Amino acid sequence: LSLSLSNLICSKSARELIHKVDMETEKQNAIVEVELRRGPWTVEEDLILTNYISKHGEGRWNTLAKCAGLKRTGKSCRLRWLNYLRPDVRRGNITAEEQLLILELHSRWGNRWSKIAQHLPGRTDNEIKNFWRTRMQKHANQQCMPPLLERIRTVVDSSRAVMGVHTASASSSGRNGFSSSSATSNYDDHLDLKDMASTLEEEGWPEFPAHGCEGSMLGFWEFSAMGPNMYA
DNA sequence: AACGAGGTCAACCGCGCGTCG
DNA sequence: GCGACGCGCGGTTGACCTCGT
Repeated sequence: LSLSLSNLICSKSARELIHKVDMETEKQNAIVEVELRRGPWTVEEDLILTNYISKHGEGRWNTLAKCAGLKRTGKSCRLRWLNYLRPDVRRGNITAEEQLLILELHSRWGNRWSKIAQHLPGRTDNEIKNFWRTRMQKHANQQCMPPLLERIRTVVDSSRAVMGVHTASASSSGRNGFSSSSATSNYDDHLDLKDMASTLEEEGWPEFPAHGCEGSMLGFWEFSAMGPNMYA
């Protein structure tokens, strides 16, 4: 079989055929590249996508892109919809409570942005990821973070205890000491972040006088860290 | 006013996983 | 079992914006 195959490939007509197929493939690829749009979305494209999804629903993104007449990949359409056009997307600054929650969840899960985003209604994983990279990672301060995270864990655990959620012995602990039982998951869905934030603020954590950090609550969070592994 | 540095964020890319024929 | 396809995720890029000099 291999002998006859090599004979075929070596023959003149076979080489011509292969060349012809290659040329055709290149031509097709070139057409696709010319037709597919990239980069920022226009208002018209946004309208087309929004209208199409409102009529037909989302999913099957590649088919959707073709049927809607958008010269975009399915991936691009999905991203645009999920991160920007979806009606329940929240825009604007990340609040102090949200920052606190991101900090706490990141200490538990690391860079699991989509998982973290599930706990911040209206926020996308992309937004949280960008927030972390630009506002937190940049100002990483290894001196400040470990004691703060330790305090957050204490506050969370004491709140859990008040609610009758057992964490220490009954459930398995994550790499940062947070439990992962179903009971705590239920609790986590109802974390009172305002209470937690005010508790920490009352304790003077935002100023961090003893650790050399300065600034307001918002400013403080900018001293946050790279991730759980940094101070593990 | 002009310019460069740094920050922000929308969009892209590559990879892995699940599903289906 | 296998390949094609769709989808979701995390990492990265690059255009645009802001601010300081």
